[in-house]
Parts: sequence; structure tokens; C-alpha cells
Amino acid sequence: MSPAAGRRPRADALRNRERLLAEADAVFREHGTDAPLESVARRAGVAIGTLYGHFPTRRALVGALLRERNEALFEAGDTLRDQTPGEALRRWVDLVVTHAATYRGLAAMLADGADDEASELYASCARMADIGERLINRAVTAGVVRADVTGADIFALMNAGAWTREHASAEQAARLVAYTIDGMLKP
Amino acid sequence: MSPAAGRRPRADALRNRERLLAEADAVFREHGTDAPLESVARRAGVAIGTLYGHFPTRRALVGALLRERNEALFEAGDTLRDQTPGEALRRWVDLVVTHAATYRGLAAMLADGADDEASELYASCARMADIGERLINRAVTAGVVRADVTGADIFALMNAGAWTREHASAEQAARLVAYTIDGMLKP
DNA sequence: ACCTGAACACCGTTCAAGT
DNA sequence: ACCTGAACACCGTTCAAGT
Repeated sequence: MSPAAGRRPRADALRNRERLLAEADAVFREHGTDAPLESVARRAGVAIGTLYGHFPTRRALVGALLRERNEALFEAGDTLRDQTPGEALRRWVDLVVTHAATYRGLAAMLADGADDEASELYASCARMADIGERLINRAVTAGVVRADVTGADIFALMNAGAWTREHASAEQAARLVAYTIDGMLKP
Repeated sequence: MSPAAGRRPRADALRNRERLLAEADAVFREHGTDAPLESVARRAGVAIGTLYGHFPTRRALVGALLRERNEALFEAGDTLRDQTPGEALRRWVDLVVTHAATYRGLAAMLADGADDEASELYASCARMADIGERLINRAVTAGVVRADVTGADIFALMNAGAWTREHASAEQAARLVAYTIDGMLKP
């Protein structure tokens, strides 16, 4: 039971929360999202119980991180309206693939995160999927992309691309994504 | 230190090895390749040390399993010579994607398995990559596929497809693979 | 030559006791 | 209201002792 319903949180609690997020970001960047939570707590200078008090699951912690870090990504996604429909789609997928690879293991969490609507991750997933869907609809309407391509296809491609980046290389992931998008274009 | 250099293994050792492989197959099918090795040993009726004696790492155990189970897959790959180059490529990727998804978590092991040449998994990976490369070369020579598509692209596509099957659905994986191969075809 | 299982290490998660 | 850290559970891996 973390922060009470109506009250504003205590000052030290808020500071601990911030430190936990900052150290989690550093640890996940270096060791991936499967890194020991104990090391996050230690680096933040709090006991392990404090971490669980703020973030009851690993998903919740990653979700809170993305909530902040993804703002820039979403804004970039909105500026893509200026590009041609096909180019906007390409750049959006590339943006997300690059971004999702900041933490090793994140691609899997995002792919699974579309499931449980309760998790904080779901919000980020949904928003990413939304932008992708809007871009796809625009491209379909403009007649540059096959009519049968769905938003789910784009979401799957983003995750597969991020995963390939983790397990092969950025170059290989870029090649795969490029071929797939070419295949989605009108013949 | 498992079976001695020149000698043939003891009868009970051989039987234990077989039972371990059989139970590992069952457990991995049900719970994925990350399932507790302890449960494999217990089901096989041996102590955990015996499992480690036969298979020093999880990779070695999975590698030994694939060595046997992949025979049918490789034979199927060889019969694809009868198909048209493009169709053969499609069917091969679909075959591997379906096959690689029998154990949850296998896609990741295969993708990483191309690294350490010592592991038993490497043999399976190499052979899968080889067949893919032969099919790609044939398709390129026939002029139905872009000249810049590599065997590594096919290997990456197989793994990404298998992973998508694990984390989304068989249908979604099939769609993604289909678009990617379309994008590899000559314009 | 092979098997056993206790022993150790490591990490996740909870919760009674503190402030 | 929040924090602490011991306690418990679970699994990986090794290795001395057995047969």
C-alpha cells in the first residue's frame, strides 16, 4: 500500500522514488531489465522493501520509467505528420525500434505488456500502438500501403525489430524492418 | 567429465541420458526452455548431479534435443528443391518458424546460439542457416529475389518469426513473415 | 565410471517491527 | 505513512562421498 488516496506523499518517500527510478534506469541500461532489483535498491541507498513499497512488480518499475522516458518519443511521433505517409511510417518504426532497445529485455516486456491492461506498461504500449495505427491508416488512405495491413502488424514489427536489435545487431534489425515495410507497400 | 574418450558408455548411463532427454522434451514443451532443471531430473528419476554430468549447461541439453528432433526438419528442407525458388523460400521459413516455437524461449537460444561455436546448438544453427542460404542463393540466381538479400537476413527472419509466434500468435507471426518475404522479392 | 544429495550462492518477495 | 532488514522460498551449480 503506497501513497494514500487523497494525501500528498511524504517528502522522503518522493525523494526515494526519484532515486529508485534514476538508479533503475542506469542499472537496466547496463544489465537489462532482468537485473537484480536488490542492486537497484542498494545503489539508491534504500532497503529492498522500500523498492517493493513503491513498485510492487518489476513491470510496474519499468512502466514508471517508460512513462517519463517515452514523452520525447511520442512527441517525435506527432511531428511525423509533416512527412509523406510512407516515410512517416518508416521513421516511426525506426524510432521505436531504436528506443525500445535501450534496455535489453524490454522488447519482450512490451510484446507481453499488451496483455494485462492493469499494468502501467499497458499505457505506453497502447500509445505506441495508437500512433502506429494512425500512421498506417493515413498510409492506407493515401494508397501507398496495402489495405490489409493492420496496426497490430506495425506493433508486432516494432517488437520484432527491437528484439532482433538485441539479439543480432542494429544493422540486421534495420535490414529486416526495411524489407518488411517494403512488403507492406502497394505493389 | 562425461563419457570417456574411447570407451563405450555404461548401460545405466546411457539409459539415464535417454530418460533425461525424453523428460526434458516434455518439460520444455510445457514450461519453456527456462523450466527448472531440477524438475527434469526428478521426472527422469535421477539426482540433479546426474543431469549436470551428462549436460554441463542448459544449452548443451537443448542442443542435444535439437540434434535429434531437427533431423525431420532438415530432410524436409532438402525436399524443397522441387518447389519454385520463391515458394521454397517461403515454405522453409514457415517450417522453421513453426518448429522453433515448440519450446517457448527457444528462439532466443537459437538467435544467441550463432555466437559460441563450441556449443552443440551451433551445429543446428549453422545447418539451418546453410539451408536458408542455399535457398536464397537459388532464388537470387533465378532473379525472383533482390540481389542484396543475404543468408543472415533469412536467419534473422526465422528467429524474429519464431519469437513473434511466442509473444503474439501464430497468425501474427505468419503475417509478419509474409510481408517480409514479399519485400525481399524483386520489384 | 557413474551416481547421489548435501552444501553453497544468489535472487525474489513478504512482513513484523521500527520511526 | 513510510522504511528497515531479517526470513522464507526457490533454483543453479559444485563436489566429496559413495557404488
